[in-house]
Amino acid sequence: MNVEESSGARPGRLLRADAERNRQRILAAAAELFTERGLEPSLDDVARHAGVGVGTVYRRFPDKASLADALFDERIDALVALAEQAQAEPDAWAALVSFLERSAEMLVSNRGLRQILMFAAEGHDRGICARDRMRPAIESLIERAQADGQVRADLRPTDVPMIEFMVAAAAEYAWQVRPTVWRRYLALILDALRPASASGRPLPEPELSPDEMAEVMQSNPFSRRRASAKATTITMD
Amino acid sequence: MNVEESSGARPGRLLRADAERNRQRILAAAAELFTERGLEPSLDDVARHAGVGVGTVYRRFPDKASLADALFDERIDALVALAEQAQAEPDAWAALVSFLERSAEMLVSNRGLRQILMFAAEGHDRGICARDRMRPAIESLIERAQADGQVRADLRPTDVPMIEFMVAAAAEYAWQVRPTVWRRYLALILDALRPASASGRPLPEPELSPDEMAEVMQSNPFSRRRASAKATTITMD
DNA sequence: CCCATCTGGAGAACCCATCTCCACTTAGTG
DNA sequence: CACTAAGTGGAGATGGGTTCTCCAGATGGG
Repeated sequence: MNVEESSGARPGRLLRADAERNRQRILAAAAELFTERGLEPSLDDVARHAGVGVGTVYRRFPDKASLADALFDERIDALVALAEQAQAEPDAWAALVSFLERSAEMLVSNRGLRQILMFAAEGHDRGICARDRMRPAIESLIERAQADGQVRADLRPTDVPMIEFMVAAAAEYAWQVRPTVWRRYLALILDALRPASASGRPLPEPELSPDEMAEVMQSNPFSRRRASAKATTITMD
Repeated sequence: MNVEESSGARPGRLLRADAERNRQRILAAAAELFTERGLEPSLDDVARHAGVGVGTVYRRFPDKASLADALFDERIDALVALAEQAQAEPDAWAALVSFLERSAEMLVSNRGLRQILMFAAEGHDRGICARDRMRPAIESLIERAQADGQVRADLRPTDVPMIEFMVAAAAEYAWQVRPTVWRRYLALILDALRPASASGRPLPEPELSPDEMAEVMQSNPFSRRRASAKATTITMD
């Protein structure tokens, strides 16, 4: 019978042709807005940009998070794939550099993706999952480069997301004036990773543990206001 | 006679004793809030925290900017002084490190100061002025260190604020979990500044010019919404 | 003792995002 | 073609926030 559910994610695809068309228009509009301006645009903005009514957006996506999830899952997969592909690189240093450059490129050119990966949403924690998925690959990239003596011994896996965070922050800061200066600062930091750069003293302050890294993300939510465990208000219309 | 004006800045100090006392309470409360949480707290928050009525705050300070100005002028002077004092250091490298460490320390422990220095307010551009004042000192710190062969040749003056920005961003990000990790990343970047770190290729992307740096600050205003050239609505009460 | 000065804080005016609702349109089936 | 379930738009209710005004009443200081 009428089992269209309406639970956030994938309906049953038994959508009427025009409805499905509108769904695609909404996704396309949201992709554009979220990529350029981060998760800040309201669903009303998305509706206007898609040329549909607000109601249509809310009927299809209960909240911004489910829209963002639908949009960024594929991008996150691509990012995780990047870490794994980099391992194939024969040279250990080149592998690490390749990963850092390409992932920074992705984060920098997509503000929404950056926010999802660096900050945790209220309940949904896409970012933390993504980090978990990338961790093994990143660990092995670092270990190999260190074993080969190509990277300073005190570099730790959680330094990678922190470096990405700093570079992405610089990129966002200078974006309007010079969308590419971030490469200068990524290059600078890459230089710092080589063994020759390590000054006498080891780095002060121990690195963040993976758990601490997750905490950091959670302590920086982007869902603005009140939590209100309303969870999944199943509006069976 | 009654020339108390009420123009944002310094009244004529002909304030009644209790009024002056309240003014101080407001400044103290604002200092606390702005230091901890940046310029985000509303003037109502300040009033509550100071234990006075909102009206009292608005009578004394027409808007948040004038309150912030009154508060941070002294901190900004201290920061500029830091750059100048660092020059006294005999060793050129130690001088640069001293400045970067101490200024980062200041920015990191004071979110309001950071916002004023990194982002330009609507009309008020305290941050840009401050940068201008520091520029000569920073230029000479870098030139001297480069002349002594203690710093890589491709480091440029505008890299300094950008580095401070990145470190401060990292500090703010991880603040709740580990208020001191930023030292790890500042140390990393400092290592990158040494001549030994410079890899074969020079840094990609030219640095930002001082004018571009000012533009960057202006393109990142913190005054939330509408501009509306209301300028200085002189409410002569 | 008196009044100019100053106060508190309720509330008006505003802005913004979220989400609902229902009269209307439309797809697509029989 | 006609008919009905599915889908639509968008005005407006709701709720949350900030800014700023206003004035009856308190107060200090001459």
